[in-house]
Amino acid sequence: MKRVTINDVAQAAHVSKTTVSHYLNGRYTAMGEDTKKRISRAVRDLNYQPNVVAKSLKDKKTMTIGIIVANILHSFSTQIIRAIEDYARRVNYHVIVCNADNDPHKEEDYIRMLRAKQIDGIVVIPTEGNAGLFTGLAADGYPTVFVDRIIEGAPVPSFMLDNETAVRVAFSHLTGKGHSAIGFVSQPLCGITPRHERMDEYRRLCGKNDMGTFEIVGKLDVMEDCISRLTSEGKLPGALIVSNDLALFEVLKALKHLGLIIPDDVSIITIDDIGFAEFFNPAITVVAQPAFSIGTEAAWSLFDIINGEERPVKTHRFTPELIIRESVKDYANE
Amino acid sequence: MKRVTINDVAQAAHVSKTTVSHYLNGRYTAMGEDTKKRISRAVRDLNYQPNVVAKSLKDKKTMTIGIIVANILHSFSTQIIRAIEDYARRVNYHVIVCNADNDPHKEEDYIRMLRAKQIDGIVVIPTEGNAGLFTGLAADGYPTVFVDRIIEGAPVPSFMLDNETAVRVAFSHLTGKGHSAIGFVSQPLCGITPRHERMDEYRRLCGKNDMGTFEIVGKLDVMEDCISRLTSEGKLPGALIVSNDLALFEVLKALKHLGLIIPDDVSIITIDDIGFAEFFNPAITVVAQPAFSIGTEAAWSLFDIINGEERPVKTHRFTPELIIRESVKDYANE
DNA sequence: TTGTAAGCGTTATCAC
DNA sequence: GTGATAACGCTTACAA
Repeated sequence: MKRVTINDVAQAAHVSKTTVSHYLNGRYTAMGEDTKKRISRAVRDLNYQPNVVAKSLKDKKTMTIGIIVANILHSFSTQIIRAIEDYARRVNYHVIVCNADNDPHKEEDYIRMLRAKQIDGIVVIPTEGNAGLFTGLAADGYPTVFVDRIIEGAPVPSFMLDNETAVRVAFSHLTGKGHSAIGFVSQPLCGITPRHERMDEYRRLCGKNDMGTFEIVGKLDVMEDCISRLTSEGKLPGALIVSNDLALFEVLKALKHLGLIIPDDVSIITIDDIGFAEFFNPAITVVAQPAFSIGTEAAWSLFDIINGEERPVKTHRFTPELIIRESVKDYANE
Repeated sequence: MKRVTINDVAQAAHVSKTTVSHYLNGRYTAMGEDTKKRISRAVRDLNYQPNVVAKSLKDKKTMTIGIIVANILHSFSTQIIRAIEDYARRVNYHVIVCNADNDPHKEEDYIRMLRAKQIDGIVVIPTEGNAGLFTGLAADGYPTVFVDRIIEGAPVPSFMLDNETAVRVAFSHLTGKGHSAIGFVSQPLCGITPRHERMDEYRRLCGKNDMGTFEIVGKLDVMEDCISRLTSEGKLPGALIVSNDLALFEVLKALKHLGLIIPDDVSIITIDDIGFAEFFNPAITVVAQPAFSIGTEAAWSLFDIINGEERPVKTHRFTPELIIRESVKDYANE
């Protein structure tokens, strides 16, 4: 696979490489018709493709951005990636996808490599535990935006769901249907923004409504056991707000194995829409987040920053949407 | 964001950049202790990060591969991406993810750009209609591997499910349970390898078993209508082999809206495992493909090729696995 | 043990 | 109108 360079073209067309470069970049201000023809022929004949690496070195721009997600298999991440890739393509950029697996060490590694590769900017779903790293990036003026999470003290714009509203909407929907025992299912908070915000709002609402809180918190692999135990003790609340899709999977598994019926035995409402919610039996009522818009806005902002426009360092909140289906029992109008 | 180069380090350490380069690359064969100290200090003080673009230009290697998928949102693609990213990380590579949307034009575009960026190799789920492009890549010796699909005439190694066996396993499972009216649901074949192979095998099996074929073929957005119509005409077969997860979504939607019960009204078996199959009501019986292994093997092969090892241009088939759950009615042992 | 200089493929500056 | 030449940041013969 020998590569043909601008020099080869120049030789073949009997001109200097400068001229070829001019031609290729449309610097046409009166170039000999004949010269143009010869160059154009040479380019065709040799099947010349410019070497972008060389151009990048010169331009100090790679036309590539990075995206570091917490977990590629999470459908939210996939949608974000999709939105960003779409946007990037439109402005002739490429996207390097990195999977940090919620591991701050991997994350740091990736960021270092991405910068070493002169990647023009990054979108990150940040892990906890790298605050210093991110303030460093910000201090260096390295174009960065966050999605879904926020890191205290790091002056980086952030794009995420309005989690409080999301929980409030779910909660009201439940109370509106006459539910008074409402549990909350979440993965361990671990300083992760959406988990915290959702849990906090849940607690606040319970307090405000004079209801006790019922928190089912655990890693995904123990969540099912947890729910089984609660059930056998007869303690499972009549309604559950599930904090995200991954947790929902576990809840659904548990309920199926326990033979519990939704919504007769327990009502379910979850934050995050998932593909199958619509045709599940029963269809799952959901507070959806506009993942695609979040990704698009984040990309938009990142490219603005890359292009040197001033962008305020603020947190952009996106409005959730309640999609009522069949998984919440109506006790109010019976 | 002013960047510090090897020159800055050299100056700060009062040595030449050659020495710094030697130091950085472990060319230690007796370097003055004092020199090392000074360089190491300078690197720290200036927070020097090597510029990989410059190195790439010299090395003619970018330590980056590309992956072009047909549709990022398809769970198979996601798993392939995940597997490849995992592998790449282990060998210090990055992965550029491109979404061709089943559009040959986009695909060509991406390939051109990836090559221009001197990306070291690509994994592709190829669209139909770019055969020439791919034979060109092969002729140029550009490291390429295919996943899931195959392009006639393009000498490129390919990694995919053993589709015939998959359909055979599904079919036998159904006949074993006493089913004699078996339909096949698929998106339009469009020259796409797995769709063709699956359909062909289905037809062959019907013939061999003296059964009529019943093909439900249509784009995703009309599939639901199609099934409704069939049902109202009383023509829906008692069992359906669904060709992939996307089609399954439509089938499940249709059945739900029609109020048909699985497996009492219709039995379902699908090719491709999907996350929710396990806890769906009823749980879906499935012929799973080892997407992760497929991705890993493809990556392995690609890196071998990149590293100049001889790899035969052959099609690697992966064995499907039948996972029996609850969506197939047993008429045989009643 | 360390330094000089050429080269990777472009583009930009400034002559001719 | 076209062409030397330098520069981008790094590696690597080859010299010293």
